[in-house]
Amino acid sequence: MQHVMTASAVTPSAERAEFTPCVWVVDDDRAVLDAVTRLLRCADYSVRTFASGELLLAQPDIETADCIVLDLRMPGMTGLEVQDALLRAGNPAPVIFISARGDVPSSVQAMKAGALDFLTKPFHASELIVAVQSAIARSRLSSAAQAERSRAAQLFSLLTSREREVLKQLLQGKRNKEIAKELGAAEKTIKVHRSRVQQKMGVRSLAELASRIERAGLRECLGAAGAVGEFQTREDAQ
Amino acid sequence: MQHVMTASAVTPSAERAEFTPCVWVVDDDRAVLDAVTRLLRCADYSVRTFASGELLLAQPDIETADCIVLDLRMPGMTGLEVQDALLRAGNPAPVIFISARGDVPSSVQAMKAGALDFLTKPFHASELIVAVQSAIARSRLSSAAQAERSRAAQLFSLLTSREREVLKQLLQGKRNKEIAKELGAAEKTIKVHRSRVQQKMGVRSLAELASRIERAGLRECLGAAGAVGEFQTREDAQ
DNA sequence: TCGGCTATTGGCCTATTGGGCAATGTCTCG
DNA sequence: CGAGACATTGCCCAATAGGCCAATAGCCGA
Repeated sequence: MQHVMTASAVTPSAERAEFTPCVWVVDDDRAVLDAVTRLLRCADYSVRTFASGELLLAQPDIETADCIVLDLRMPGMTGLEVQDALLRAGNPAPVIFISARGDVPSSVQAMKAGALDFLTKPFHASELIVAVQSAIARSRLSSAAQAERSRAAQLFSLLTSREREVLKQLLQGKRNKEIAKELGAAEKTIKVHRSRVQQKMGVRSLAELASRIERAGLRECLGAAGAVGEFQTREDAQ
Repeated sequence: MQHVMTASAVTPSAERAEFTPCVWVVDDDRAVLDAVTRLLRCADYSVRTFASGELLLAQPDIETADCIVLDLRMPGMTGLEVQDALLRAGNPAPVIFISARGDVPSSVQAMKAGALDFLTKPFHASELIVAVQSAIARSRLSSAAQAERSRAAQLFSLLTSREREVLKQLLQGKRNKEIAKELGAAEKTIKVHRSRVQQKMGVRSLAELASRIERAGLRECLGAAGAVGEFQTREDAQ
């Protein structure tokens, strides 16, 4: 039983066509869930509640959560376990913990695992609002870069292993002629690969190419995986 | 029977000419200080102790600390205050807290401020060792990038404002001709600036240039610094 | 075995870059 | 005012990069 209540009560000011952030809240205590929901709705957030971590994780559209508020102690999965599951799933949503009797080790573990805040009940309404606000703000900031990284990795995956080799050398500032000698090929060949790389990556210049690769953190993929077709979009580790 | 502590057992193996990390420890309790020192020394770390945060911060060579272990509660500055002071000073050393009666809010604050760990006394020897070890390892990893960033920023600072404008456009993938039109100058002029930028930044190609700028996170400096300039409709000369 | 994809090259031609040399202007600091 | 740093341009030339068209080859799935 999950009391899903998509916000619509507190109508977000229609003046701004912006997206209303949706906060997903998990707590086994119905009273807390209701209180938190009321609180967040007043702050113009959309809210979805879950009585357990299992229920949260079972949602097919969990990727759409903009912020996840977890209770630390719950029957079944604990908040930390839920957080871990989210991490493993590569979910980028910021996590905030709330706990009645949280201990230092737990809070430290949560923070080390990337939680953005850890509130102890009872907390002031403003504390939660501020935490959610900053969490979403931060998330917003990184989401753009995130998307670009994703797109770049996507395009990068289309590159041939040979093309990656050429790309690697290009990023080292070598010119066609040098690369040709290095790879034992004709300069013309390198030119072609180079051209293809730029086409595939959707850039029109070497500078743009280097920028996108660096920004997407794909430089590492080139270092070792010259022939391997691997390109994990790895990131997020703070 | 005879516990002959062979010196070589605890002494850093002379075989590796590597640097012995130095951990700076702050605690008002002499006993704790001694215990921690013994512990870290056994793990082959160099150690320097301080009875208060003020004493630590007063050290002229504080930049050389590889890891800083702070007690949370101390007369005078608290550990959190010391951490804050370190942050303001731009000190990159990783910080680890140890505390006897730490509370959740404090530990959360410490972690949010960038602490790498927060141990509660009493803790197992291995806990501290592991914390220090991973802290230093992480620090090591970022130090290289850190240094490069520093050098790049150094070189970057030598660029003229005009050169930065050109650089900015270059990173957007534009060619000399386009930039010339954009800035209302002759292509030759752009060529010259471009050449100077490459010379000053110590790179021989556009790709290298873009790479260094991105890696050093200097892209942002351009976004604003360049825009701050004026539009100069170029009709002013006449 | 054929068609499609990738790798490689050559030839040819145009567009861009990269630099050298020289000359003007502007500005700021002694 | 003169020295030095910066910004600008022109002319000229060599080196590269970019592309188009065409051709040879190896591999793989239908």
